[in-house]
This record gives sequence, structure tokens and C-alpha cells, in this order.
Amino acid sequence: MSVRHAVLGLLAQRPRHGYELRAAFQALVGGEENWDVKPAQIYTTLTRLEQGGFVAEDSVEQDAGPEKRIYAITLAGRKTLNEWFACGIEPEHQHDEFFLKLMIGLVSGAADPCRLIQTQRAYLFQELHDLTEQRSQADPSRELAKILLLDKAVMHLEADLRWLDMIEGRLDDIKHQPLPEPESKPRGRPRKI
Amino acid sequence: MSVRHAVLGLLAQRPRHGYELRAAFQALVGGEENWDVKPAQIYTTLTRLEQGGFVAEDSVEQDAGPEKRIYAITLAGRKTLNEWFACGIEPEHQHDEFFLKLMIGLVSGAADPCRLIQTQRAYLFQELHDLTEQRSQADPSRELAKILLLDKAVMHLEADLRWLDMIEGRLDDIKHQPLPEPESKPRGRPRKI
DNA sequence: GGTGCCATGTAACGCGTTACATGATTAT
DNA sequence: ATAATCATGTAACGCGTTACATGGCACC
Repeated sequence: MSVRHAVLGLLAQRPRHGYELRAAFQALVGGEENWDVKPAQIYTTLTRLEQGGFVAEDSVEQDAGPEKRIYAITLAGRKTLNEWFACGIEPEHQHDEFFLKLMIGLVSGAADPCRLIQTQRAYLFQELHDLTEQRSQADPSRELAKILLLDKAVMHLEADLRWLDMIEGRLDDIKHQPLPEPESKPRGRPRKI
Repeated sequence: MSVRHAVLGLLAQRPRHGYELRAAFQALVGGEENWDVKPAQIYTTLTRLEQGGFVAEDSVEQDAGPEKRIYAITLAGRKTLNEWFACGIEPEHQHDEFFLKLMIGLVSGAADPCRLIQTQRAYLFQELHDLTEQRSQADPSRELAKILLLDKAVMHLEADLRWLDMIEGRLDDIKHQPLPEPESKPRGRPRKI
């Protein structure tokens, strides 16, 4: 959902071809370690945007080197882009995979909840350590994007760790909560028994 | 990536059919407002798991009502599940859509950065308000899962708001950062001009 | 007889990924 | 010559979504 709009935005700045779009995108987000967009995604996105009428093929340059298909944004594309600018972006979905794992471990009896929490905490600490290290080595004058993204990641990691502590404190409540295991009620009298 | 493992875990507890899996999943995560898994995903996931040899069709019950295809986990499935339990779950990727939007707004000149920040902040505040409201109305004895997930969401929202403030403080740095707009260097002498 | 739940799917699409393939130019 | 970079794609898959379709049974 985001690469689509980024492509529109870059084409709003000026018409470009696929390879150039990819380079510009990577430059904007501060390198491929922050957000690596694969060429295939750029080209398929361009195709879809063209089919939807949001961009149009402007021209094909063949003055030197390989051919370049140059795309430009359309009016419909600008409209879509402005809508993107006008509305807020919802923070990533509430789907929490760790919580799911914890619950699955509980009901299946195949994993020890305390162990799961320990493992996750160790993982997050390691992650936090790595990011803090990267953060301290980043150059504020050239890698501003990277630094900001690292700061965000660190803040979220700290939140996750605090949350893990909360969960650990409530583990007993979670364990003894009435898990509605629905008795899969097949209605009707059994047939042919 | 998570539903797959959840299905394995639920089948590790006992063999089940698709409809039952969906109900059990929804019960675990505390209702569809937390994580709504569509029937289609359950069935396609089951098909893929079966093709991969992680689950197998156990039997088809037809004692009463509609037929039920009952699946059971295999040894390979248990192995995969234990691997899931053994390793940590990485916090959602660093892809930040708002930061991307800000940068796109800057280079395209199609949006005012301050405005973008204001919009996003307003959106996050609204979200925070809604979640806090929900949190205060939740019943701790029955909706523990929902409460924990709400707490996590609130903590992350607060982190996002603090991060927004950071970005606002650095806006000038971001604006005046050397944006490497690569002069798209077509090599070779122009042909046929 | 209608509504609604139980239970099963298929089809098509969007987004993202990996892997593969082609070909031209430039620098060594 | 060959390796790197420029530039374009296709094919197939995984995950998730919406929409559509079918049919039995229960309850009123």
C-alpha cells in the first residue's frame, strides 16, 4: 500500500522510468537496510498503476544505452496522492504474533509460557542492543533518515519489553482465564450409528 | 506467517475441522475485533499445510449435519511448530509509512510537511482516545486478552506520538539534508540526434 | 416458509518475495 | 574478455482480502 503511493509521489515530482524510481525510493528511505524495494515490485506496481489509469507511459527513450520506459502521473494519480497526503496513517495492525504464540502454547500444552516469555525477552534485548549500537555509529549529517528510523525502532522495542513484563506479571490470570473451548455442537440426532 | 502456526498449534491440541479452527482462533485472540480471520484464509492455509505435509486429513465426519473434514497434525508439523516456539518473533518491520509520506511530500513539493505532521498527530491522538476509552470499559475478568492488546497498542501509540515530536523538532534538518537526487546518468554518446 | 447458523469451498485480486532471463554499455 | 552497472521484465509462490456459491439443519 505504501510503495504504490511512493511511486505516485516520485512521478509527481517528474516523469521517470522504473530503475530510476527504485533508486530514488532507496535514497529517500536512507538505503536498502531501511527498506529494500525489489525491482520486480517497482515494475509490477507500475503495471498496476497504469492499468488503473493512475500513471501513463510518457515516452520511450532510446537515445543511448538500453531503452527506458518513462512514466508520468495522471490527474487520477494526483487525486489519489492528495488523498494519501490528506489522511492519517494507521499504526501497524494490532495483530500481535507473540501473544498468539503464548496462547497457542498454553492451549496446546506444547510449550512452557515462562520459557516463551524468556525467549522473546532475550530476542528483544539482543535486537535493542544491535540497534543502539547502530544508532551510536550513525553519522547525523548524512544518515538522518536512518537515525530517525532507528530511534523509532528503539522506542518501540522498549515498549515491547515493558509490555512483556506486564504479561509476565499477569501470567497466572491468563492461565486461569476461562478459555471458551466450544464443545463443537453438532446438532441433530446422529444418523446411522 | 502467524495463522499458519496457529492452525498447527490448534491441531496439535486435537484434530479439528476448518470451521472449528476458526472459532478456536477467534476465541484465543479475544474476538474478531482483535484479529478477524476470514474462513477463506483458514481453508487455503489448511490446503497449503496439507500440500506441505504438515497436516493430514484425518477423517470425514458425517454423523449429523453437514460433512466435516477433520485434519490432524503430522510429525513434520510438530517439528515446525516447535521451531516456532523456540525462536523469538521479530517486532514488525521498520518500514515506516508516515516517514515515507513525509519524504515524498518534501521531494514532490505536493504537501506541506508541517501539515502532514499535524494530520498524523491528530489521527494518533484520536486513536489513543478511542483505545483508552475501550480500555476503561473492558471487563478484566473476561476480556483479559483484549485488555493486554489494548495496553500494547496504547504504549505504541504513545511512542509514535513522542517520535512525531522528535521529527517535528528535526524538520529543518530533514529539509536541508543533502537529498541525493541522482542525475540519472545515461552513459554513452547519444545516438541519432 | 424464512432466517440464521454450521460448514464447505472457489475465484480473483493486491502486495510482496525469490528466482530467473535478457540485453546493452562501461570500466578494467 | 569479463565484470559491474544500467534497465527491463516474467513466473511462481505466500499471505491476506473480498466476493461469490453451495447446502444442511434448527428454530420460530
